[in-house]
Amino acid sequence: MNTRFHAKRAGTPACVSCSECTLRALCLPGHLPLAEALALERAVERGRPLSAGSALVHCGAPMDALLVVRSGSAKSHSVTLEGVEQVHGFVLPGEAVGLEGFAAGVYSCDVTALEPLEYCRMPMRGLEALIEQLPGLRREILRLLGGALDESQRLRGQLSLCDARGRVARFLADMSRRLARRGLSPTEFRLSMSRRDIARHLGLTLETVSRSFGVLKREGWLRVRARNVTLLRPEALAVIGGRA
Amino acid sequence: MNTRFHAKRAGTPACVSCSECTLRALCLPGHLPLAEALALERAVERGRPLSAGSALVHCGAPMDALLVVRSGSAKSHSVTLEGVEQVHGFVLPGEAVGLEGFAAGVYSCDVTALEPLEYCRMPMRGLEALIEQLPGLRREILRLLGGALDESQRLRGQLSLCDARGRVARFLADMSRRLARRGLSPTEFRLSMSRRDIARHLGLTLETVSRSFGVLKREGWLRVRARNVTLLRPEALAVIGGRA
DNA sequence: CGTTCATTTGAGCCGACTCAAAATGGGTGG
DNA sequence: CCACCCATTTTGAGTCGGCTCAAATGAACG
Repeated sequence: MNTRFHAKRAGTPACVSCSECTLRALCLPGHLPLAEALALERAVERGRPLSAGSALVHCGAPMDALLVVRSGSAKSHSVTLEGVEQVHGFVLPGEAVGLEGFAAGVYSCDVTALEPLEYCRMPMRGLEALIEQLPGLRREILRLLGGALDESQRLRGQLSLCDARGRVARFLADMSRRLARRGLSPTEFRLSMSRRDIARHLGLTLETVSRSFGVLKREGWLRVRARNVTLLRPEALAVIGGRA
Repeated sequence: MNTRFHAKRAGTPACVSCSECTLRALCLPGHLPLAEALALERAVERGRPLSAGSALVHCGAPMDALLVVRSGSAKSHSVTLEGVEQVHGFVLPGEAVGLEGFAAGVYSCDVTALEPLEYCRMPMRGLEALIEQLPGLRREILRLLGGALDESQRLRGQLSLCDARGRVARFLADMSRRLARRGLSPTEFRLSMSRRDIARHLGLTLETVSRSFGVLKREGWLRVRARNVTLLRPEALAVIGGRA
């Protein structure tokens, strides 16, 4: 799998403190007062780098740490009783992984690297103690969870209200926005996930996703060549799409 | 609007402590050690009863309290930029309201009573202090949020994987399960929401929902007369449905 | 350079949507 | 208690978008 796109980010040296991390503003410490950020930093471990296709967390495994992706990207997914994969979402650098685990202390989905990936771990034991001591961290964790919930609900609404073309358009607009927050180009990027992953995230078939890319291209919204995308009018992209 | 169904529950006298509340086991205190439950109880206020159609919380209003429905039911919904309503979910007695508000300290959806409704309030100020002091409550709040997130993601998957008949079937199975937890009949109940609300929750049109009820009835899964439903094989209902 | 997997493109079908009309039922006032 | 009225729900007919199955093209990697 091609990693050139995220390589700029991944090139961080092995040992980096949170305060020096390029992701600081996006990660937990970015919203904390300095004293709290330093305390949190002492509880953070560095996970060993993973290759594409390996798992950050397994469904059913005890949630022993809160993970944040440092470089690379991942998909959060699960398998229904009938054996069909559903993709809950994609994780970009600075984003937390497996928050649903708070429900039962056990991860309820798999998270799999889509390309070579690095991450940080905050072991739950230490984290719980810190949550008790640091009001800012407490608020931040709740903010994180509330945000994930809100986003999930909102996305669900969009899925029912949009036709295929609109879903793909919004998906791309969302990626663009999130990449921009990380200082990467919002208009030109490489998707790390397959059409099949996108399809299973958007509730479509991969053929329909592919066709939608084609339609958007023909309509002049973007250029596509395989996984490389160039958005031509990213602002407008977020508001197109069938029924809503 | 007919309230007979929930009236059994609603008949609680005006002043009830958490420890005496029939919902105790379903509500926050049910999962807390006794000492913590008592501390929490002192922070709980009783909201004044609402009539059908009035709002528990308004989208955009500051989240000044955590609300739990005590009797009756509500729908959590929002309106897209295009003016289309999307129904995020339905709230039953013992369930918390507006958890997405933790994201920004502001409610991001409306919650509207579907029938006469009573609720409890835990003002945020006091709650935050308690969260600091009570480890059990801390864990419980995280559990609540994680559970809501997990459920939302799982539901989204089901919506894309199921055909209309399956979505309605799972919706009914879910209601049945939740009613059973409250000690009510899992097989015979009255839906407090309209077909339109159900449709907007499941990403369908109200005509399709109505037709799906018809199909399920004809297939012998249930009896329906208007909003009154009798499930004939509730266990099996959860696993039927088109693509998954 | 060849193999393998991902993606694109095509043809035909089915289910959910739209528009429209009839029927049911809950609530109100005589 | 009954009759009426309104909103909700049901039912019908026709269309269209996304799915399925199938084949061709393109990209990545050894």
